[in-house]
Amino acid sequence: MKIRPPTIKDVAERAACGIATASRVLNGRGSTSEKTREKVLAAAAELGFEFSDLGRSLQSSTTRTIGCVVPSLANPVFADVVQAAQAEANRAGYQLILACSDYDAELESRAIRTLLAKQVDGLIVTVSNVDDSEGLQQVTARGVPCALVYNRPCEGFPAWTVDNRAAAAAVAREFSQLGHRHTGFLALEFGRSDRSRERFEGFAEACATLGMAPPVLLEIAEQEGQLLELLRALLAANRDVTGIFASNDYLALAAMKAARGLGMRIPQDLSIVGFDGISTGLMVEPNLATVVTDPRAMGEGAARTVLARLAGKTPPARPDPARTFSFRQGGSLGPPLPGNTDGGEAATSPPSRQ
Amino acid sequence: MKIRPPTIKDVAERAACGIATASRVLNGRGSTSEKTREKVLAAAAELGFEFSDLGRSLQSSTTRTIGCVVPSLANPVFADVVQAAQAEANRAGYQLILACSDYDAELESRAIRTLLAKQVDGLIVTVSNVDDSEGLQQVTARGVPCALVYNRPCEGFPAWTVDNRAAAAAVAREFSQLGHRHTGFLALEFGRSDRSRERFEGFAEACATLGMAPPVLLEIAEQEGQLLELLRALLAANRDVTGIFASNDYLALAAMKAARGLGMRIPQDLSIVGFDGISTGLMVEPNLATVVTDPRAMGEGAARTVLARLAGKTPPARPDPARTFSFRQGGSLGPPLPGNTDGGEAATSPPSRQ
DNA sequence: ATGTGTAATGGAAACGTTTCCATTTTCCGA
DNA sequence: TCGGAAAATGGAAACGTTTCCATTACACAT
Repeated sequence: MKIRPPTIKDVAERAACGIATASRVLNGRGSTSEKTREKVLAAAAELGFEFSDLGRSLQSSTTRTIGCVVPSLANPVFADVVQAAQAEANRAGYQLILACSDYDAELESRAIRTLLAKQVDGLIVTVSNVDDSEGLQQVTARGVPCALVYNRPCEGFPAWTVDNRAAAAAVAREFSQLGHRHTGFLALEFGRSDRSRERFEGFAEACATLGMAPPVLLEIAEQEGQLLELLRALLAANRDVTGIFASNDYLALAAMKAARGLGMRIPQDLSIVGFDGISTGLMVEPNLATVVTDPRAMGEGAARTVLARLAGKTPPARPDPARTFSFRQGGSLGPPLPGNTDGGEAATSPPSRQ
Repeated sequence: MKIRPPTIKDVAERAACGIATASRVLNGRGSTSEKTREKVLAAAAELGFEFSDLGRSLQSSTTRTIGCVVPSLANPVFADVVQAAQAEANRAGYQLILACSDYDAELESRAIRTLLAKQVDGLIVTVSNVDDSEGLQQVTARGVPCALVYNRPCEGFPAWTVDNRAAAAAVAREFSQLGHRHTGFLALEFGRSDRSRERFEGFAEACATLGMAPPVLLEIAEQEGQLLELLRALLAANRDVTGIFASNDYLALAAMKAARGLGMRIPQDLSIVGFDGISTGLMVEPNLATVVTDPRAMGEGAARTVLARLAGKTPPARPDPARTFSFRQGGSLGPPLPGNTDGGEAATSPPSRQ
């Protein structure tokens, strides 16, 4: 079934010339006579010859391949990052080898190791924890060009990212301006992503500065599709919060849905703000207020940075992380109902059991 | 900057033994004395030796690598396919090389060519047109194991897919049962994807069988964010249709939004049904009625099929494409208002210019 | 001490390229 | 016709592995 593809040796033989000559013709460098040129070309065509990148790579110790590690493609942010990075790499004649870490540091470092063994020329990575990443150490040890995406920069690793703390602070300011005092921060995978953590920290800090109550941390351990139930329980148990900042848009949308299920009106009874700016946020009613980021730009930028280093050119300037996001107003954020700020835990609805 | 990684030769030298011996120790096969074993292991550890897959691959003419080509990761369906395929491949010790064709047959065949040159051991592919795919011909010529995803099966290429025609027919039946007579089929990239086409054909055919009017084809050429405007225009121009079948959920959500913008109530004035079953369809109000498919199962299955062939085992049975989808009821689908069925093109709204 | 069988070892070829370098061919002008 | 420079050519090494096979070392029985 598996066919042995013709090698340059086969071509040379058929063209009755040396391997070196065939190589020169097929690569179009070095000098060759018109006559042999034609013979070689004909032979190659007849055999359907294509270079094997393996031999080439071994010889040149270059694979024209870039490794890419992200937590998950289920998150459209990373899907976009990967897509953009892939496109940019392609444009420069590189292929992308993909690995998903599933938010697991162990898988992450294994993935990086494997990619390095595969001799990728460069890496584009989102790690779960910049400060303590075995993977990144490996990369350093091998001196392979590597750019981070959606991670804080880190000695030796340029990062295309968003200043999560600043963005979260901006959200706090929005809440504050509208009169919210009691807020919550909603997160999935909280312990496994320093992005989430940074957002929470930035949010909490800003809340303090603005004289708001410390945000309550609403943490969710995903249980396969139980998401809505868990959210409902969480919301029901925290009736006093008037505004929720979700660590990503999907969670925010789910929270909106759960709140509706509890008969809460958005934004009157509960304001919700997301993070990422995925387009479905604009398809719902009311529109989701959120922090918009540009994953494609991040992915493309990271690819550019790596490619530039590979080409020996000076890498593009990275945008200031404090400027790579913007707050998007949306109907899901509004002023809280007056008098709703303190302990509305009243007997509005009995603890629903469905 | 780029460090020359230690090779097995370096290890052998440091351990004062032959390369063959070092190889045996490091691979744990063949017999070696305890003494040299230790020396070699020590040397490897000190040097931080890791095998280079390049040499290995060249030697074994196997790369433990699988190529994957999908139209785009922006579509969560394909993101899921890729993610699942990647996970499955990983489990078997394979890496995934990703390429996106961007719905372009030219890019698609180029991608396949490149992957073949990279000597991938197998391929997982969604092509834009099964019957006329240069890429697939290449694959056949090389005899590389390859599975299709979301494509009709095709001589020599097992496919993990849904029966688009049957699914579309099911949608037509739902419309019919509720009393819809005039429907529309909404598509983006219509000409570039035979999935879309198959859905339309199956839908149109079923409409005919059911005695409904032929569905009007609402085709959209995406213009960078003009989506909603285009949709509004399209909807406004087709006031007589009471139900729209969108070729994917995202489009369906956008249509819902556009319809709302025109003051139409869903489902009273317009019913909308999507395709794919992405989870955000459940976050909106009303819920999106749609055809649910299982992209992860498809991706995983395709990977399994390819891996089985690589391992010389018999590939898993593929599910009947007529059973890999299910219709999901949702508030976006309901009976049309009586009397709304015929030519409601009345002067409800002047041709809006904004 | 000798012989035998087994375990351990390392040289070398092979995988598919590119490229250095030495050799051969060609072409020109004298 | 010849010399010499330039062009064309092919052999061989190198890239990092694995593996065949021949060789060497060892342990043990005689």
